[in-house]
Amino acid sequence: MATPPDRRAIILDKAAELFARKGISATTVREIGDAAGILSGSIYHHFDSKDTIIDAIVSSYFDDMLAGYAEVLASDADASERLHGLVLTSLHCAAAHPHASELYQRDRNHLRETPRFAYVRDAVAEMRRTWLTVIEAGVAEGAFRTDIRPKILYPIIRDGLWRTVEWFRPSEAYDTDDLADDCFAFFRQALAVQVPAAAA
Amino acid sequence: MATPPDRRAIILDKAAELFARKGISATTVREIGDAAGILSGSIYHHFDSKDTIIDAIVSSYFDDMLAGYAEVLASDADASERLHGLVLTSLHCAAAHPHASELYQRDRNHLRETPRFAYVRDAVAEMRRTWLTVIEAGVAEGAFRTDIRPKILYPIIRDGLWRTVEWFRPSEAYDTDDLADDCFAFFRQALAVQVPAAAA
DNA sequence: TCAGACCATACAAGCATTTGCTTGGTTGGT
DNA sequence: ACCAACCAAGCAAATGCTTGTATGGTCTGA
Repeated sequence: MATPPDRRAIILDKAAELFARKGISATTVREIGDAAGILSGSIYHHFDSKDTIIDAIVSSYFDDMLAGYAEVLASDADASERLHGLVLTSLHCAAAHPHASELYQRDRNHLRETPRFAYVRDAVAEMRRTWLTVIEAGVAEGAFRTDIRPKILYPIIRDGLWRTVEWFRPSEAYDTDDLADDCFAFFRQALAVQVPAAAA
Repeated sequence: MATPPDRRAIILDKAAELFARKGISATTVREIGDAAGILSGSIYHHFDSKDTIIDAIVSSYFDDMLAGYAEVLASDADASERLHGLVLTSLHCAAAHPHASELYQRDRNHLRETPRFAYVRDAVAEMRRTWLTVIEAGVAEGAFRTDIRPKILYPIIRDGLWRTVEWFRPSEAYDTDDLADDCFAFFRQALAVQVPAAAA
């Protein structure tokens, strides 16, 4: 007999996929049950509520992300290397939790308004602080441009990066590391101090 | 007596706001009715269905966007100027239809899967073609970098730009044109051919 | 070794509420 | 008299979740 399927993990995975694709509200517990090969009512043996499922999906995602960001901050590399670290961490963490990443971006308003998910606000604020710290350090070093405010730079970079989960599918010829290289090359040049225009 | 309120326009505006904030599925026609100062059943005097409301919101957004993009493509400016045009058009169109822009980004999977909204697929494909045309022209001109493929460059820029509707709120000191200037400066430098690294 | 207790897991059925939408009637302006 | 605009009421379906029960495995004690 095959090893008993870890139903809880299956439910989490299928639910995450459905939440990411259709949104929380449009995904019914019956659909989750169907996808997991179980009756909808049986889900409630493993989870207290729909929100509990969401919680399990989202919290592990942010835990991983914050751990990675903390490592980057702890290193005493220069701003450019830290930028590289943030890009790598963001893309690898998104690759490890693709559904959670999409789910958050899709339903973050719902998560924000639900008291149970207050920790998401904190996590997002922490990530923002991390990025701003790195960007402002780059400015202080004289490595990053000063003509655009960091608070404008940050969300542009963040959304360009985070949203890659919606369109990027790694292949043998071009995997997540390749994407990270390109993203870093892109944003590093975008952030660099301007070379004085040579042409008239 | 005040001029009679254009109830249809009110419904559209309130619905768009709710759809953008909560998502299509989580927004009920009763909520739309409440927001519009009307009973939910009365909405059906103005619109055939919930989808009809969505249609009205979304289609006008893409009509405007495509019209702007066509103008940019029609000009015989160089790639950098066209890039500027695309950034300006995108941000101004998003500013004119903020709710529709958020709505699409949030529920594009639903729109994609609903036959009625097939035109959205076409519009998005057309926008993608426009961006790729401009980027590839820049590469051909020798103005844009060649180390990152245009098909990777495009979605990064697109998401950084389009998602501004989620966080940017124009003020007197910094309005949509200021944001457009910064975005253009950012992406233009990111796209520029690499200056040969001076350091070892 | 094995009956018996126990428990995790699941099913079957259904309940209360919410949902998009319909129907029939009222009102006020022209 | 007519009609656009709206209300009041409610319907059938779908929703999150609950309840009661069945099943198959494991542990215990004699």
